[in-house]
Amino acid sequence: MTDKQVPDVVVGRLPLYLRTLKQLQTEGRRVISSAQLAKLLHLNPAQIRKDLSMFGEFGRQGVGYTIPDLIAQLERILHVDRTWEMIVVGAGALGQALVNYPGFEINGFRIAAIYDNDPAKIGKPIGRFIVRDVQYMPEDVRSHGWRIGILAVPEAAAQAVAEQMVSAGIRAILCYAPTVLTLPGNVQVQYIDPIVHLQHMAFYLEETD
Amino acid sequence: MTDKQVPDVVVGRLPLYLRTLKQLQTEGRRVISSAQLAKLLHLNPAQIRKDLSMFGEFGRQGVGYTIPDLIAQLERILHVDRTWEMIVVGAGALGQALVNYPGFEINGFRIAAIYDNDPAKIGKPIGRFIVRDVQYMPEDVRSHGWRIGILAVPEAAAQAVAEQMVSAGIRAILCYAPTVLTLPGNVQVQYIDPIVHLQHMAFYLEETD
DNA sequence: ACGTGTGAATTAGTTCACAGCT
DNA sequence: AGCTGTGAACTAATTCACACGT
Repeated sequence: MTDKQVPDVVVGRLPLYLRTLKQLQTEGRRVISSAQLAKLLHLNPAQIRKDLSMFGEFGRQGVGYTIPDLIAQLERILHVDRTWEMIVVGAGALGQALVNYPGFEINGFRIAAIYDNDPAKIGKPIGRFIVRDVQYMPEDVRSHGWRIGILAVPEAAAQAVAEQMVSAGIRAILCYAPTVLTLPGNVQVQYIDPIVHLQHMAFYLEETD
Repeated sequence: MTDKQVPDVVVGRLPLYLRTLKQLQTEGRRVISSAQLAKLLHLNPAQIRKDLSMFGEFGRQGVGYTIPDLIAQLERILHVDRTWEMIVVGAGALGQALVNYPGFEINGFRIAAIYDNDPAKIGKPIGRFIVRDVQYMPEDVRSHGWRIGILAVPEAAAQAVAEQMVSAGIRAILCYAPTVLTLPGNVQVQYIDPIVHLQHMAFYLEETD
């Protein structure tokens, strides 16, 4: 009942639950039912209950879930009841926007360094950082024990940089390059490519205009 | 056999096929089998064949798929055999990075205008644009017949801005705000939230360190 | 009366395996 | 010999529906 083998699709929904619960908490709510949460997320209430039940019994019959308690449980389950330090590789427009995004710190992720291989960018200030030469990335990662990397380099460089990250100790990569990485099975990878989403939506758009 | 009712999960994979095929084309490849493509995407070959077979018979037995032909077919199916104009609402760090992202134009999407409600940003140049007051967004959308919007505003404003977009005629929204939008069923929405991906990966990270 | 937790039923998605064509 | 297209088999995910507790 604790955790035997949790489907990845379930893990993928937990951050959405957490995000919504935190939002409700800022609005002063203290209790919520699966039906109410489901409505906000456009999901089925049974799915939320079943997902949560894989990790324990967090609700009270006849009442619902106590929001602060459920937030604490989800943060524990997702290992975000701590702060994770991350590196960013690629100091282009995207890398700069990432460094200035306040959402990371609020949610337990903290950018610790940013790298590039372009001499024109190395040494320049971005946010609270100085861009470092990517050649120092592996030793920095090793010495600090960093585990999470954000890949914001061009597609052509993505696979090689990812491999360097992994051999230095990175175990989770958020990849903004428009490509599929091939890495060892013990490395987590998630992708963000706006083109993929836009083309997905375009399928459903009328060809009018 | 043409298209009866295509599962959304299949539509979601087509952009990945297209992206990979375009990459192969730049490398000079002209033919590819489902097995080879599957390897690049870490998918099952039968899945690729079945996905494609929902839209027609594009391969040749004993040979595989002709890359330029399959690209053309996928672009037609996804309605990206044309250029879609898009608006961006929100001229913060993210909005600026989006405006300067060259990937949109390469793939048939073109930013046509950027809006904000902050007097400090309105009138300022970003890339090839001048930031316009968001109050003009609805009439611009209507007069140009724009259908796609990118939402790059804070979470607190997202729902209200999305509703304004929709009532002006926007039918597809790429939402970077960390929230779930509630909109009419005929409006497509896709979400990009790096925190969700990071928390998803953190689940699998060892709690060491 | 309300809402959880969960087996059972249902629906959806994936993979197998092979006929048939090049 | 090689590879597609696809019905059949299999696996996974979702939703139902209700016993049980507040």
